[in-house]
Amino acid sequence: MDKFKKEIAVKIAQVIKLRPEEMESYIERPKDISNGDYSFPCFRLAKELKKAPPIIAQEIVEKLKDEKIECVERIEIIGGYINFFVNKEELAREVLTNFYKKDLNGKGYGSSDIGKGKNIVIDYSAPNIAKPFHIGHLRSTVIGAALYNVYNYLGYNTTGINHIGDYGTQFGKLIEGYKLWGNEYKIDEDPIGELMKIYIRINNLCKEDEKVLNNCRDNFKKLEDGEKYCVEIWEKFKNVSLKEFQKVYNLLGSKFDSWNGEAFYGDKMQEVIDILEEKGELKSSQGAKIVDLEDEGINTPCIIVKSNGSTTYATRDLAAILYRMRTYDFDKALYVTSYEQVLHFKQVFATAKKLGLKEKYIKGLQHVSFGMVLLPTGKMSTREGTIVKLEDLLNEAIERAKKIITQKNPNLENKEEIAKKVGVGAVIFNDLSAGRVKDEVFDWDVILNFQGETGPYVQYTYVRTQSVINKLGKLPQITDVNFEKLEDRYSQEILKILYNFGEILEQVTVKEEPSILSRYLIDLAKAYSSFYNENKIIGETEEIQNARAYITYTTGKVLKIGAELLGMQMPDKM
RNA sequence: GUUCUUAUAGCUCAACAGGAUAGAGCAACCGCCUCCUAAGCGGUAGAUGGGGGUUCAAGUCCCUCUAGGAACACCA
Repeated sequence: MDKFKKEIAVKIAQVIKLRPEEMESYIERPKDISNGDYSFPCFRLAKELKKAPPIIAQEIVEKLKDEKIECVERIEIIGGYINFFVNKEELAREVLTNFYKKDLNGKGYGSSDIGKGKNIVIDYSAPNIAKPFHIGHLRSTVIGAALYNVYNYLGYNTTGINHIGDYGTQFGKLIEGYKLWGNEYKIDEDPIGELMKIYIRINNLCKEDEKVLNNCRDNFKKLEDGEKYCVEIWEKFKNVSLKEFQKVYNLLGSKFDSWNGEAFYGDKMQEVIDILEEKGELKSSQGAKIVDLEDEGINTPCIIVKSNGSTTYATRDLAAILYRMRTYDFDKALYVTSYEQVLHFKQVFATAKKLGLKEKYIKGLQHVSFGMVLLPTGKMSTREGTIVKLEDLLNEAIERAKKIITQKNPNLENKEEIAKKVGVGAVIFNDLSAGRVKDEVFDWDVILNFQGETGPYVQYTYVRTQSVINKLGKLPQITDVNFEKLEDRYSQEILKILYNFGEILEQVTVKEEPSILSRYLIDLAKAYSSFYNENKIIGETEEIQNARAYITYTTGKVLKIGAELLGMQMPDKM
């Protein structure tokens, strides 16, 4: 991937007789650019060679004099480090011609085929039916989508599944509430809102009265058994909910390849039970059927069948694993949910092992967990009614974006459309800009901030690149670029960042961490903004103008590609 | 109670799977629009929770303490 690093590694490896691959892992990129582009710390060789690191460095550099490294223009020794400076013109040539080739055949800079022949299944978003789509669902939706896009871009065959929460005791509760008070609520007018009220009310009743709770559980059992009354209500609730969710997905631009939710596995769970039974893994305990996982280091058993005969979330997830294995032959199956569910997935994966799945599938199961969205007052709860609806957040974001546009650029056409891209972009980017594990305290002013390291900043920088190209009136040609004109520090900074794009995308998949890409885009936007500020692009000599215009074009393209991989849309003006 | 997780500047986050002088944004203060969009650029000030250990080298690994968050059998 990193051509320069490889070149350096090969040469050093020759000199000190080490495997080039091993060498490559020792070479690092200094934080401080004054220490070069690549560096080899000699400390680790000290013990083996019984010499001081600076002396080793000295000797290696001595030997390297005979082995010219093409891309390196200068080598420096500082302490035990050997620092390599890549030829500036060479960097510009490498990045821009590479970009040009990909751009020309429409593949997109940074794309690759390393994922060719590999199947990735990503389970994300998965809201619960009959409950509002609130800001807690945003992270799963947005992280899942970003991973989906990046995997796809790297050549993986990717399937996105919205494993809708449309089954379980929660439905038994809703059915019970509907039975008791259905006619008191105007469900047709505001389905989700009214159903939520019913849900809150029935939950309170359940807390007081164990009998009601048991009725609810029985309702779910009846639903599983296909009793007509329950099934009809279930379908009705499901339909109104999906319609409501779709509004949010339209705003976010979310798409899924499969909408097979929990209910889809209603008739596929018996097989799970049978296999476990057959393998002697199923035990009776307190009237329920469980799988003991002590031997896997998990001291909470996995409940497969509840004491009233109905199934659990885990049973459905196990059935889903079998189904996805057969349907998609997955190399990786990712579950994007909050970390509240770590134990659940540990149990499910451990139980899947006991189902006797092939190693490949077991290894592919992976829980991609993320921190929770908390309100300043604490955890959100549908039951308590303390939630912020995602639709409200997005609409507020769009409103604020529109206000700013009216203020800064009153003559802009399509204000609505651009406000939508900017507002929604801000929300998406905000959610993807911190590492997954971090909890997030919801704050309107933070999410809807459009300044500094934000989505709109990335968009704004892109808009500037487009503005330059527009003013220029024509796209620069790579053949007109004199790479020597890009040796200044601002251009070099951009080029270095552009050079890393492919590796960054790979890192996103290795760590299942979209924030790596968000931060990258910020870095790129910053580097370009400085460049833009310090340099004139149009009106310099033709040679300089061409070179700077081309780097502008490239930067714009990469910003757009990256932002779209994150699920944002890029306006051309704002 | 057990297990997991987090702790970096006033606030929100970085630090390439141990490397060199810990980087940004917000907030504060100071500068920059006769010039390709100032949603911008430049500058000043400010930080690794406490204590041990491993290592040539620790924000990063190990132990421990403290403080938050989470999960812990019929919710999903």
